[in-house]
Amino acid sequence: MRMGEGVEWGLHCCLTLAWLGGQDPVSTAKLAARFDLPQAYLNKRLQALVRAGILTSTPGVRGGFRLARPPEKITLMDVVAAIEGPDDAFRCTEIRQRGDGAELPVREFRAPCGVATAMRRAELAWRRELAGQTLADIMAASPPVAAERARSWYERVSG
Amino acid sequence: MRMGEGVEWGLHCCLTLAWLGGQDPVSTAKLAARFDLPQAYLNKRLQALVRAGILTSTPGVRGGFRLARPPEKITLMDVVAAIEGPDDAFRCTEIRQRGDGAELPVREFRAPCGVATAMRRAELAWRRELAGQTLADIMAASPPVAAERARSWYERVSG
DNA sequence: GACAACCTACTCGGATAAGCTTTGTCCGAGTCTGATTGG
DNA sequence: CCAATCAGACTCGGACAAAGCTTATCCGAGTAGGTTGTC
Repeated sequence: MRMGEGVEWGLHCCLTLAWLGGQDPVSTAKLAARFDLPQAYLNKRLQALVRAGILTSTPGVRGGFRLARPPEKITLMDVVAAIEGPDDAFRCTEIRQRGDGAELPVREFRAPCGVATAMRRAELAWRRELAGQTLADIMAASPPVAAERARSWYERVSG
Repeated sequence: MRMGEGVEWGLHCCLTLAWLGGQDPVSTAKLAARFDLPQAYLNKRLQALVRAGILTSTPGVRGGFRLARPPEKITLMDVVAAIEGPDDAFRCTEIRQRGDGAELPVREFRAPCGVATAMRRAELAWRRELAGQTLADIMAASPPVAAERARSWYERVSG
């Protein structure tokens, strides 16, 4: 099982936007240069965040991306769901109802699959933990220099 | 993010072996027929469970697979780790240390990446939940007919 | 000098190709079972 | 009738291809700002 890199990219970009305070939008080109990422592909991921309502995009020559709401209101679950999709990692395909073992009335399978239930329980714990942490929490746990560092970087690449 | 089907297959096969009581080994062919799965590929997955010490394989004409230890001692975490691999889903590639933003002394990055820490916390919750449930728990939560159903199936395909 | 129209450059956004993991398949080595043959 | 031997078939196990998803790239539509010409 493997999570796409887009999640890491998206989170770091959101953090950068949060540290900058959200006054003026930041373009994909600047964000890509900041982390040495492929620009076009990063843009694709940021679009996903826009569709999810986490970022807002403004076109034009001074356009770019901004946080749609304050960092306290953006959970890690939001970002992960926006980029990785809403589907569960474990997908029950109901193999218990196929093959030799399933020559039984459908009524027998009214009870949900125990395997799926157990896996879902673990995944809910994962989601709950993700939903319990916001961007602001990560910012608070970061060294205090981080905000200043982001701002000085932005002024350097803007000037 | 997507978990391979092998996890579902492995869990259902382990449950079948558990319900049968583990007297005589069950071949891949029978297990594959039970759930209508590709036989050779299922075998590949069961081999992974053998390497992890969850199953034992006996070759020969009456060979097959058996649980290596009682169901109370096999957690979902064991099965998932055996099939999906031991790596974390989220892999921090330290993009914060690359690009424009990282023209700083390495000393600045001694503190672990906050994003990675947060993601790891969620993943630990997931793993903890998986490790807290055993095959025996799933068996206990299943309808009591399940054991009898497995045995009758085994006698039908063996006879 | 001020205003308005135009043009340019830069932005997002979606449609279009490579790389890699997952899935699927095949064949070979090993082993137990059962029959066969000799005593 | 019994035991040893031999052939056979079935098992696991790892090496070998195809498919799907992730990653990466390109080009078009749209917008803001700067420029220029006119009043």
